[in-house]
Amino acid sequence: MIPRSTVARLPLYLRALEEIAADGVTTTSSGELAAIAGVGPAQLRRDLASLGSHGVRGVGYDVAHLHAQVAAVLGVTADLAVVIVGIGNLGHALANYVAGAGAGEGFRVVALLDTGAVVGTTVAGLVVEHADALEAVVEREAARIAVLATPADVAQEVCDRLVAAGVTAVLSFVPRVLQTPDGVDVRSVDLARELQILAFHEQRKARGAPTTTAPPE
Amino acid sequence: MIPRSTVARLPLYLRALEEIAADGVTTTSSGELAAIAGVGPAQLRRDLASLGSHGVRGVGYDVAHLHAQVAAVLGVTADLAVVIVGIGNLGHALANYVAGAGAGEGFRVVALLDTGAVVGTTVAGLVVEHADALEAVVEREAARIAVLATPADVAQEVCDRLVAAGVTAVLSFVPRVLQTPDGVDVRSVDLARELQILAFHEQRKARGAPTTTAPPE
DNA sequence: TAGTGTGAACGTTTTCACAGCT
DNA sequence: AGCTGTGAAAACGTTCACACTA
Repeated sequence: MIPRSTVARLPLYLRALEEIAADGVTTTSSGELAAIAGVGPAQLRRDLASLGSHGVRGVGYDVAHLHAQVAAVLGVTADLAVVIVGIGNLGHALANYVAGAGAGEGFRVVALLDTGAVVGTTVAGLVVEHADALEAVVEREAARIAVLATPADVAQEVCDRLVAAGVTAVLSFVPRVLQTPDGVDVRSVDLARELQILAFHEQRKARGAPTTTAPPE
Repeated sequence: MIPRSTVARLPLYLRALEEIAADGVTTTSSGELAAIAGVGPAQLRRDLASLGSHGVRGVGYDVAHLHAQVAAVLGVTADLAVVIVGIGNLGHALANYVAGAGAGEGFRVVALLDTGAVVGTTVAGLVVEHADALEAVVEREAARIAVLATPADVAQEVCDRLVAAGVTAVLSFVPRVLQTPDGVDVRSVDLARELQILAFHEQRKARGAPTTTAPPE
């Protein structure tokens, strides 16, 4: 019903709406919202129309109403329990970010897991537990969402255990393609991949630009 | 010439090839590579064909040759200078990751910048410099690529200064849409966005699954 | 026989352009 | 007059199926 690519943009609109609301604006237009979200106005209108939105022709969109609607569609109205596995520098940063307002209001970090010296210490207001208790923790918290920030060589194993314990959505920061059964969603954030994509475009600029455009001076 | 979506997958193939090479395998097939990279065999073949690859019919691809070719296309053969701005927990983690082998062999962290107490300390083998010297540092290192891990409220300003100093590619971890002139590539890693996308699918599973599929049991 | 390279079908996403509502 | 919602077109991406080659 709602296209994948639209879903991927809804968070941008949600944030744009929050930004606008913070300025005290109560009504906005596709043009204004699109500019903040970094997309085209026609695309924004189609996206919002696909979720049954009712803007007012000739006027625009009601900021508060639209925000509530987008939040409802995304399912970030109730707090979703999140377990974070791997509390190195990265996991530490992620824990603070999600526990703070960073990830929006829809998420609650309920447990941190690791196997190393950080076990027993307090991070982002939670005591780090030992990953041996992974299954118990996931079931205790009824967590469906896990963030994976472990070393690469144990990631698949940890992922398998998470899924077996009831996790159905994984956000992985590990540079490996994870194997999961149907019904489990995996999203992967991959620093190396992003840098390599940038490198490709850098190369094209360095090679192509001087021949297709006049070199600067 | 090479489609965007293909470029975005090349890093996956590069890593798959490294994984295979580590096992001592010298020849591989589209099926094997695709399985490791998590894509379909036909897609992999089309991707590789688009960059002028020459696999051998009936045999497959030469691992070492293909790796060199993909690396060359991505432009990760020479070391690219990377500046990281914002050395909090996240920036710290990113610095260690890129400085180690994490991001592959094509990148070299040449400077770390911040404004806080970390200035003067050593992180990932580099002394953190003050962001006041941003322009001087970018020019000194001839850096074209920057990683942005600052607080959100200064991100646009820092980005503007980076671009003015000569940076043409930015990898941002800040939850804001950055405004940049043409010719500057921005890639954005957005934790909140990823979690919200997962939340959407979780909601669909919770609502749709019981009615469309038989409930387990 | 095994496995690539690719024309052609298919599906998805984006963009245009304008009718229709306030 | 201004701005949304949307049919239709265009662009893009994926998948199929098979001819072709070692």
